[in-house]
Amino acid sequence: MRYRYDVYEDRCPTRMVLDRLADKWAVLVLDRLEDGPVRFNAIRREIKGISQKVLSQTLKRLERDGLVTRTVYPTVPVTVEYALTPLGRTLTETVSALAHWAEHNMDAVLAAQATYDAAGAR
Amino acid sequence: MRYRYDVYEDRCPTRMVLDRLADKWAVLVLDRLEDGPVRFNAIRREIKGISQKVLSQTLKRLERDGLVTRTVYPTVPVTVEYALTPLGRTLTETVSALAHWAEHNMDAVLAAQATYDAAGAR
DNA sequence: AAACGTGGTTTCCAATAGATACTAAGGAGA
DNA sequence: TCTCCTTAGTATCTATTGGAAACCACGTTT
Repeated sequence: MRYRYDVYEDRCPTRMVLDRLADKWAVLVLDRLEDGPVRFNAIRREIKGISQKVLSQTLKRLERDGLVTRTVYPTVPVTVEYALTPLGRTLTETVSALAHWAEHNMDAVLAAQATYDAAGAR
Repeated sequence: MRYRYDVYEDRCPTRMVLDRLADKWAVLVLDRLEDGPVRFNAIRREIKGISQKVLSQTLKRLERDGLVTRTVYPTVPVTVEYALTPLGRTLTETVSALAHWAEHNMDAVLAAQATYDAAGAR
């Protein structure tokens, strides 16, 4: 089965999408939204170390790509809720697997790094 | 089920791993290696637009993390072959899904971007 | 002897990432 | 009333990175 698009091609629009998706923060944000709508500062508090600017940019891109919706409730203070779109939902399984692969295989990676560094330090 | 590691934590070593894995070039390289060992310049030619420096860096990191092996054959000119390790192989399904999601959903993403940009241009 | 193919490293500049500080608008506490 | 808290961001500045291009050694072909 062939598609009109090919990530191996330069200038293919899929490259832009891959660039956004293959991003540490985007992966964590999508993973966090898997269980339902979440507010801006809730995401910010739970994804430790993310800055406001980066979170804002990441969400804006995901919204533009149709993966996330942004809903503003005129409460006081204003409430802004982010949620996955159906399109975004088709991605969560993959993204979640990527985000948590590291948790499952961290020991193996650390061991490999130690071996590599020891060999390199000859 | 709980692990000692948590990608949501700052300073957790999994963050470093996620940072390497959630990278456009790393994803493409891992996807390319799925079918068996490939030589440096073969990867370079097939992943259009990747520079030698970036490919070299990406492979070095993947090797350090124990995902890829580097084998030098003393031919003339020298042949260097890269291949997935068993650990790397546990990742290919996920990475491949991510790399090709864009190909399958590109039209939906482009449509979402057009809508978003049209609304923003008010 | 000049050019080519191998698998890189080095150099340089522009673009980006991230830390920090700031904004507005309302509510709560002193 | 004055100050501080919250919300969801934006603005500014700097350090790091990404990527293009040039360079390298080695041996072979032309």
